[in-house]
Parts: sequence; structure tokens; C-alpha cells
Amino acid sequence: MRGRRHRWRRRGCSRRAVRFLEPTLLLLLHHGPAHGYTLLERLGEFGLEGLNPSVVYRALRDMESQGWVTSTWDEEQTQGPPRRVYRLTALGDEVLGWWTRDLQETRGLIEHLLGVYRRHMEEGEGEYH
Amino acid sequence: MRGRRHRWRRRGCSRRAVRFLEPTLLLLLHHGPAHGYTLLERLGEFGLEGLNPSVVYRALRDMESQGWVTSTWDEEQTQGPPRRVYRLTALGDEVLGWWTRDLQETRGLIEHLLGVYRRHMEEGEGEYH
DNA sequence: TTTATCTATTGACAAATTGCACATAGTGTG
DNA sequence: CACACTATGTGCAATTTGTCAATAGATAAA
Repeated sequence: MRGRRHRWRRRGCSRRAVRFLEPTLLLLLHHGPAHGYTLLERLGEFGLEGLNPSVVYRALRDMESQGWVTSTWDEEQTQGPPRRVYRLTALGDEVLGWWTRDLQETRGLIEHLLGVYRRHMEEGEGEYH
Repeated sequence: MRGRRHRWRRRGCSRRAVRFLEPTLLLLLHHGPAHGYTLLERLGEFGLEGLNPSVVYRALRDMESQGWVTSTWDEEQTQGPPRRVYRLTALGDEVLGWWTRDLQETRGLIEHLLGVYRRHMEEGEGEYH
């Protein structure tokens, strides 16, 4: 039992974050092509701030190896090294569709859980109220 | 890139399931004490059917080591080996409260994601529509 | 009375995921 | 040149998850 759990709130970002990383990246790219760094910054709008950059870049590379996105080196010079531009593929668009259905299901599960909890509280059921 | 992803739908239950295992178990115990095996069976009501028993028992033991639940051997004889009865502790009750707040946040994130997606579709924004 | 079957729980190990620290690299600033 | 900032990538340790098999009692079938 060497320290399982009780650390998952301290180490890095919340576990929830990583779960939503992929669909969020797909959604951002659904809006239009973007650089990895830009995506990284925009994650905050979706409650995924503070993720370690490697996690995000790795996710992008993985998504590319799945054929959900493609990347090319950006031609334009900026203040820094060359950047990759990521672009959603038709497959990636499909995957995003699948993800939205999955998220709707997940939302349903959460509703159900919260609903049961609320009912416990209202009806004074069980032992802890 | 040795097989990262593209397998997470095939291996075992969905990744989502495990994420919700802990709060669901707490919620079930919030209703009243129960045996591990019973909990295992009731998980289906929360969309967590098909989980490997070891995963569930392990979660219970972990939760016990955190002090969220306690367990005792059931005195009554049944058709089988002795069973543990799990019982929510006051701490576990608090944790459940924390979890419900976390789930509400998560629900918010999902709403936001789905909302942005819907808007993309309606406004014909971006490239894939 | 051996064998199988169902209920329950646990242990050990393999496989996958995640976090972190650091490496690389170009550009601008003092 | 030293330093800071933008950008991306690598490697490995730590953690989590999945699977398989072991144990074990009771009961039914052969």
C-alpha cells in the first residue's frame, strides 16, 4: 500500500485534466490550424491550465500518429525556433464527433451520480446526513 | 509510439469507468454498509458494469487505507467464504462531499466543451462542417 | 466422494499512462 | 557573451490499470 492515492491531487495537474486533453485539442483544432504552443496556452479556457508542456506535445504527436491531425513546419520566422502547425484531418473530425457523444454519456453519468446524492440528502436516507 | 492510445477502448472497460469508480463506491456506501460483492454488482446502475473484480476490491482496500471506509468480516454464514462489510466513515462522507463538488466542476467543463462544439457547428466556423 | 459450480476476496505481475527534469534551438536584450 | 524568452522534444521514474491465477467456503450433480 506504498502511498497509492492520496498523492494524486498533489502530483501535477488533476487527473481529470488529462482525460479531457485530447477532445479539447481536437476542438481547438476544429476551429482552425494552430501551433502547439498556442494550443498549450488556450487550454486554460477549458480548465486545463498548468499542464506540463511535454504532456501536451506528446498528446499532439500521438494524435498525429493516429492520423487525427497532421503537422507541418511553419515557414514564417518568429521570435524563436521553427514551430509546427497542427491541422485537423477528416478522421480527426470524426473522432471529435465520437468524443462529443462520449462526453454526453459521461455528462449523463455525472447527472445520475449527483442526482442520487441529492436524493439521499433530501430524503435523509442512509447514515451520513 | 509503441501502441499508445488506440487500444484504450479495447483494453478492459473504458478509461472513464475507473475515474468514476471511487465516487460511485462512496455514494453506494453513503446509502448504507454493503459487501464488496454487492457493490460490484450495483456498479452497473451507474454505468460501470464489466469492471474486473480485482479493480473494485483494490479500490475498496485503498479507500480503507485512506480511512474513508472501514471493513469487518461478516458474521453471518452465506453460500460461500466469509465476506467483508464495508462502511463509510465520517471522513469518507466528507470525501464524498468533495467529490460531488469535483463532479459538478467536471460537468461544467463538459458543458463548456460541448457548447463550443455546438457553436462551431451552428455558425459554420472553422474548417470541418 | 470426487467433481464441478457459484460466491467472494486477494496477490502478483505485466502493460499503459503520467509527471518531471532536462536537452535542444532560435531570437532578442543589455 | 550571458541571459531571458519562445518552442519543441527525449528519457526515465513513478503511478495507475488490467489480467490471470490462487485461495476458499458452500452446495449441487455425477
